[in-house]
Amino acid sequence: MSETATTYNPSRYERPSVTVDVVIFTLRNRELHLLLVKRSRWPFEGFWALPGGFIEMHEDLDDAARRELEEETGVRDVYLEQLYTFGEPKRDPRTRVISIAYMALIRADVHQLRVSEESTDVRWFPVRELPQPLAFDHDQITAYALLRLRSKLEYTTLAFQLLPEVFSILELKDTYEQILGEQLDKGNFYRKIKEADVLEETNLTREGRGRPTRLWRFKPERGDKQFVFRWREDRSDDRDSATLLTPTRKEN
Amino acid sequence: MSETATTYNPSRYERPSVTVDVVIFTLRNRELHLLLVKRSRWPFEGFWALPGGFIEMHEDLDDAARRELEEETGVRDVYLEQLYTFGEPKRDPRTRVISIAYMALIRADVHQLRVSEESTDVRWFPVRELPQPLAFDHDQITAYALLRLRSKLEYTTLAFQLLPEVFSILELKDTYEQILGEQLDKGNFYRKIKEADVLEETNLTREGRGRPTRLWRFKPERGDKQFVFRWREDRSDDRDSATLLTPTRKEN
DNA sequence: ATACTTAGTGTATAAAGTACACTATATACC
DNA sequence: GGTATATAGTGTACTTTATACACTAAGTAT
Repeated sequence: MSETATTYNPSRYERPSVTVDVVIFTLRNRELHLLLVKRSRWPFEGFWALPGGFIEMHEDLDDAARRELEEETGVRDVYLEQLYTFGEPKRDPRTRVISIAYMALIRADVHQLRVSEESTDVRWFPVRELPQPLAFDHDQITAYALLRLRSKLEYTTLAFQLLPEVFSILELKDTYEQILGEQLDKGNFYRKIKEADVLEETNLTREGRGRPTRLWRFKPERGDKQFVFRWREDRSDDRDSATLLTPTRKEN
Repeated sequence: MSETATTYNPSRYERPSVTVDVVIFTLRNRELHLLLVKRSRWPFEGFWALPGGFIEMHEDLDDAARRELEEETGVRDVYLEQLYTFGEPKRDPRTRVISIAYMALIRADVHQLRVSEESTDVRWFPVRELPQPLAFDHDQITAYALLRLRSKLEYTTLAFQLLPEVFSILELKDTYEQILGEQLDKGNFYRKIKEADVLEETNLTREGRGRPTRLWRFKPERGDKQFVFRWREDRSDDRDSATLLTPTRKEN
């Protein structure tokens, strides 16, 4: 920041509260879910809301999101990404609250979640059946998170963050289908995922009726920064924006 | 936001300051520039910084960015987009300051800028020759803004926001080349831009030595939300994330 | 008339995306 | 052992998009 002409004097400024809200996604029996918390008091008493809370004074934004995530789910070390900052002056009727929205992806099968099935005030909801409306502007935030997740699925390896450590290629394909909401071709999917070279073979299988399912692991190299469905070399590993096609390229 | 278990009590919380910083891009003689302000006091006295300032208590985030933009340049009604929120606890040595970064695109030729050429403390810098380092974490913010601009150029009509109201197709191509940093093929560019159907003919020309230059105007329909270099129909008009290719699609 | 500049069109080739049929392999079950 | 069944692929033809580059067309200045 850089206030331009005014003298710096913190006490002159009435300050907004700053919070983080986290959209926590996971797969539960092959369907995408997100975590909501039931509000127990005004405002929006009885409404479902995203988990979130105030940023502490000496805490990084990402750390605040991680802390909220852990408080709510008991889970650490998951994929976390800042989405957008929502600051409409009247979004919270109590006072001015600016909220920095995050998205987290967790592997339901690996991290055992603290969220109990019976809890009535903290629950996983399938994204296709969210209670409506949510508290505050959380409908907007969840819609945005879903959009971002769908987009990034197509040019990053985000999908792996939702799967258990080992998985089959058809499970991966199924994950893509669930989130993108469309059917993918099996043969083409095999080719693409193999060509992308992001899978590491395991010697594990899962046996059942037919041919045993081969299980794979996500190649951990390059810090989860490999891309799957696009080959353009010059894509920058920015925080969120996608580099797409370059129009009518010609060598200089 | 939704603090989960704690009682809401604003006075309990020490609050960070919240500012907006704006990366203002424009084209000046065919080169991409951005606006910087020289700091006159501690911290980073004498360093160049992005224009920015505190968010007022009852002001929307976008409005704060717009206000800073207008204070610095005298320009209104330009393209404005939120980028990312930077909140590392020590980014400002004075106190905890969370900054919401914005990007603005302005047409140097249209809006007459208040920024005088002679001013020593407010200046346009070519993006390839920025002073280094900038104050605070502004190097990081400008790098991110450039990344976002380059990305979005390829799947949105953002480039038009940098051009004057009427322009030739070769000027448009030149803008793309400047920002993307690569040469594009003239013939293919003509075809693509025509096919995208985002240009409206004017009866204006600009005469010179050879055949007069035909001038065009950006089709204002659909609220600047048309896309140029990609044809996928299902791209959602979100705030920033890009929908790219869908892997191996098949009709359901 | 010629040079010069913008404004295009034509076309061959390469690369990527898509649909769909087909083969291969390892297990369970009878 | 044979058959059903599920995963795990391969083959291929076709379409769409991308790219390079040569070429034509048109209007103005000299």
